This record gives sequence, C-alpha cells and structure tokens, in this order.
Amino acid sequence: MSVKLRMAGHLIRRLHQVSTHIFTQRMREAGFDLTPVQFAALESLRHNPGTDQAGLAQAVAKDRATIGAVVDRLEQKGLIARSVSQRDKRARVLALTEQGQNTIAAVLPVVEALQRDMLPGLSDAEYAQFIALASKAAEAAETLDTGAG
Amino acid sequence: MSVKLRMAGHLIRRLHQVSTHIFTQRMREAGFDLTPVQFAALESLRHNPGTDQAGLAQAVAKDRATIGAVVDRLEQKGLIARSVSQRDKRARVLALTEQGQNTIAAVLPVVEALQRDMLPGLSDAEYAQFIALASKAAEAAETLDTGAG
DNA sequence: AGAGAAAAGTAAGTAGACATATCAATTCTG
DNA sequence: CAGAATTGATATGTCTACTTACTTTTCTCT
Repeated sequence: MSVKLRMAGHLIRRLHQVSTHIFTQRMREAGFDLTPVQFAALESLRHNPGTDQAGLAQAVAKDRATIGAVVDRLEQKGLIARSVSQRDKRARVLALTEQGQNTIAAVLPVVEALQRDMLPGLSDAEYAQFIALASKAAEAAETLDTGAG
Repeated sequence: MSVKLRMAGHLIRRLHQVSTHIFTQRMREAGFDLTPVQFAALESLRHNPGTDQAGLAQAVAKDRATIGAVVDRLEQKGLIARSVSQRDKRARVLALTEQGQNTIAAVLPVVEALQRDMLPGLSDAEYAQFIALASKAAEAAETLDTGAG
C-alpha cells in the first residue's frame, strides 16, 4: 500500500475531486450550469434570504473574497439580486431572484440524487457511517475554528 | 439538521478545506513552503524517479495541465529537475534534486504527524474506519474512471 | 513506408480558495 | 463625542483544477 493511500489528506483531496466531477457532470446532463459552490450559495440563500456576503461566506464556510466572486457570477446569471443594505452601507444584501428560486427548485432533486454516487463502492450502511464520521469531524473542526473565516 | 450537513459533497468539501488549511499551517510553522499537491508530487517522485509529467499526473490523480504548473513551481524552487526524454522527445523526465530529496526527508515526519489532526473529534477507531471507507470509495471511483485523467 | 490515431506537453480560459492589503462604514471605548 | 478597533466588501496575487485547443512526436495499422 502506497503512502498516499494511508494519508487522510490525499484521500480527502481525491474524494473532493470525484464529488466535484460527478456534480458538474450530472448538472450539465440535467441542463444546468451550476458549480457545487454556486449551488451551496443558492441553497443557503433559499433558507436565509437577506443575508449579506459575509453571512453567506460563513454559511457555506468560505472566505469573503471567494464568495464575492461567486456572487458576481450568480448575479450575472440572474439568479440572485444584490443591493446595498440600508442599515449598513458596507453590506450587500442578497436574495434569490424568481429565476434563482426556480433554478434551485429544479436542481435540488438532481443534487439529492447524486449524493450517493459521490461515494461509490460503499454499501448503504457504509455510506451512512461515512456521513456520520465526516459530520462529526467537520463539526469538531468548526469548533476548533479551523478553516475559512 | 440543515441540508448541507446531510450532503456528502458539502461534507467532503469542508473536510478538504480543513485538511488543506492544517497542512499549510503546519508546514509554514515547520519552516517549509510546500502545498499539499507539491508534497504529493515530491513524494511520488521519491518512489518513482524518472517518470514523465503524464505519469506523475496519473500518480497523484491530477490532469496534465495542472501537473505542468505544479512542476513549474517545484522546478523553480530547485526541488526537481526536468529534462527531455531521450526515447520520447515529447516527454519530460522528472527527478528530485538533492535539495528535493533533503526537503522531502525533512518534511515527511511533519506530514505524517498532521494526518491525524485533519479529522479532529474522531477516536482512533473512528479515524481508522474513516480511512478505510475513504480508501474503498476512492478506489471504487478509480475503477469507475471518475475523476482526473 | 505512409496515413491516421494517439499521446506528451503547453496555452488560454474559467472557477474556486485563500492571504493580504485597502477603503469605507460602523461600532466600541475612553 | 472623538479616536480606535472592527467589519463588509473589493483588489491583487498565488495556487489548484479542469476543459478545450494546439503542436510535436510517437505509435499503429494497412
């Protein structure tokens, strides 16, 4: 067994790559042009309309600069609206447009359906276990303040 | 429980982020300037000197274009040597320089030591289980030809 | 041997990801 | 209330990552 197959970091990078690949592929097949992060942003705004970019960044665990660029593209696609906040002129209030709402509604089942395929070769029990372990680790990391801020 | 916490893709992205963050941080603390992928490339070349860029790309599961850029930077840092292959003038033969060998030797224990911290909040048994499940999924994905080629 | 397919590397373009610095606005503190 | 610290957003730079297109070289098959 090579070194890389023992390395948590390498395995995680590999899984990340696979999941991104599957996401992009299925999305294109379904006739949509959304990246994983763009989807995450839309999904987050669906539940929390009216947040600003910093809030969105925190919600999807990315930094402000990254989310700024993501928001630019989503705005250009007409999926979200960006406006200056009244109470804080620094902040940009975000919300889904009608087209954005339609898109997320249409796309959600596709995304739910592909989750399972991101971890091929695992039984249902193993899949559930993986999700449980990953959740536990991710939450612990969040507590340790490790990651994007 | 929010949607994103059920989503395999989101969890994997989050773990990827945490692992990259820890890697970069510890590396810098140890006085080195190596990214995860640069490390993976060096580690691969240590075991397989004389491969070309396409071979390296396959070994670390990235595409040729990405590895080309990574190799550029490693060459500039003086860690690897790149030369035109005699038997195939298209190919670039790669090998660690002496500095590259010293670097990977010095860095390996640091990297081994931080693997565990990439998955915080997991017991030793859970960590082992995660590695096993991730390996299984990654290998299955490889078989399905999903990912970079 | 010669034509066509395949492969190695590179270039250009897009997107994510983050650090750092900067600017403007807001909040905290003395 | 004035100055300081903080925060929201953006700009810049670096690195990863992949696609598509292109050149050069090699391989294959007739």
